[in-house]
Amino acid sequence: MTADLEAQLRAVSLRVTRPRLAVLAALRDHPHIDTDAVIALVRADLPAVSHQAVYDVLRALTDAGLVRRIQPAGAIAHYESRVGDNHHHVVCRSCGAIADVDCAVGHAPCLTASDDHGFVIDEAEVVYWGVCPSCLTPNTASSEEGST
Amino acid sequence: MTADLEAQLRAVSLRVTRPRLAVLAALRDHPHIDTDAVIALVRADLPAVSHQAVYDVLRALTDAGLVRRIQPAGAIAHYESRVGDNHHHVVCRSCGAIADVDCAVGHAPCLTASDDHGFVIDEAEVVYWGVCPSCLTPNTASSEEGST
DNA sequence: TTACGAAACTTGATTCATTCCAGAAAACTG
DNA sequence: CAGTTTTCTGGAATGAATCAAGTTTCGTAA
Repeated sequence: MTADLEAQLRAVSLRVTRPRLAVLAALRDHPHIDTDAVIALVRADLPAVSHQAVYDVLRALTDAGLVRRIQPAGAIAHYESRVGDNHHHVVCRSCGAIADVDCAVGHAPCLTASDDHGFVIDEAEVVYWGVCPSCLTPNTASSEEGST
Repeated sequence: MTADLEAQLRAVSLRVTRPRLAVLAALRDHPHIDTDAVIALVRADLPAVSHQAVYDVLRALTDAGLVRRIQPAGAIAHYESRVGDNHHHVVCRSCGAIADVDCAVGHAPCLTASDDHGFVIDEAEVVYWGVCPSCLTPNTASSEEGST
């Protein structure tokens, strides 16, 4: 079960510890969760893990490229374990829910800035803002709108 | 000088107050500044303005659409008065500097998500990450920044 | 297998952007 | 110019995230 997670850690020369495996497992099972949720999930298995340990682990994993930090404007840090591909996110303005969105325009869309002001750009991050299905239908019948 | 700023406020039915005019003037003169910088600039003219007033003003102006809040991941809130057009930003990973970038692909680039998961999307925000010219040439410039 | 050095973790305090609160001041309306 | 509402002042509080010192655990080599 955690063998692959252990392999992930060893692949990037990180020590294999129980908190790290628990964090990776939590992120594998929950696509986009914030730090508090990670702490809660980790403590479901290892009650004695400190919040500082989770912060340290998340930073180590992010620096190693095993997880990605997502932080939409006005929100706290979220993390996901889907890395390596070029995908973006939709964020609900109402409840803050996050969902994955694949690149609309082939490989690296919008990565070519019209005027880069001399910046050396290495990443184009796209955040789609909107309202999620749950927030669209508070309690009324599910009326389908939109054509897509 | 502040006549146009006053007109901006009245156009959106906001009361015209000195703190608000000072905030608008600060944002007009400085394209992308954070809250602390706004407070400092406002107090250069009106030393008695409280930090809470600036927070309130920035929120009111943002809600009214007169200014836009920019908050790249890991940074504190920044504000700009260039609104109404669809432009994006380059952010320096080293010093946090922000510069404007016009839309690369015409009007509303990337606004069509490949799979919107049922979200009703109203905005596509693009953040280009890279390194600014000052941080690229450490010799010539003092690219020091104290932000967190 | 055991000992050792380095890293990872625990505990607790601290920082700092932002918000909350109650009272005083200022802006628009009639 | 008085009344009503909004806005601002001053101070305290919140909460995500970080810092620091000491202890434990991991990986390696004897």
